[in-house]
Amino acid sequence: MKGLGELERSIMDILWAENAPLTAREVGRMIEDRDLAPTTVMTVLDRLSRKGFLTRTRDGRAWRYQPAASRDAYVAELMLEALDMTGDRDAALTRFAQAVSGSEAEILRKALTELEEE
Amino acid sequence: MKGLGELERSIMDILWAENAPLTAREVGRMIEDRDLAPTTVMTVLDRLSRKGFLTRTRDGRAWRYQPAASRDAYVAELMLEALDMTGDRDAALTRFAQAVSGSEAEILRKALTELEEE
DNA sequence: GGGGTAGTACTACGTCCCGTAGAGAGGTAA
DNA sequence: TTACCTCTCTACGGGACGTAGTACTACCCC
Repeated sequence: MKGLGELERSIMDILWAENAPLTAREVGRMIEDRDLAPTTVMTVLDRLSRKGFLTRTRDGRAWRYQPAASRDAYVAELMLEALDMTGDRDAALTRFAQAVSGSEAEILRKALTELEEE
Repeated sequence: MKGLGELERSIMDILWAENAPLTAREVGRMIEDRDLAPTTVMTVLDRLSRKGFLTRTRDGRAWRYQPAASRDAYVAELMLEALDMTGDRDAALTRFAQAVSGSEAEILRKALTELEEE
């Protein structure tokens, strides 16, 4: 999986936060703080769909974009990818477990317990 | 934290695998499959230490390089960094827990249990 | 002590990714 | 018709990275 640039991530964040598929114009209106040219937004949306992060469907002449996967799925995949980098997955996982904060350790524990029960 | 390129990662892998600090020449001899110029190896080692991945100490006229952190620590940090990207850490963690394989879930569980006991 | 060798620092070039955007074409509405 | 919206295509500049040459210094062997 390829990574995301800063603007790409901002745009993904907008689309992840929204439930409905958005047009380039709509996305552009939601980043107004950056004062980007409309074509800039379009270009980035296009690149993101080319990279597989977005799917798009026609709406009249415009495209509507929406994330191909949830942010959680993306984050989990990034984490797995990092994990794949190591020769010793167990050591890395152990270290990771030690590094998460207490409340998060709790979340993990719960998720793992539920897994076990299935 | 910045990411690593492909050659950079190969070189980090060599240094992570080795216990002793290595010189550029020694590293170069261990990547012979790629037939790199000696200066290439030096340049990359230099960049890696500039980025904080390596520390180096003098050995005569040569530098000896060694990782600033273990690979496990690096991987764990990458995972945490991915986790930081999400607004909903719990959801991402849950998904991650579901995504790891059974044996790895076991490792995580154990690590978390040990944490709890401390 | 002079030449090869090893090592360093500095500089450089090509490529790819990404942020950014303009140009041009083709609909659409007033 | 005119103004506008949206698309696609093309492009440029910066930064990271793979790759390496050059120039300089220090050391070893004959």
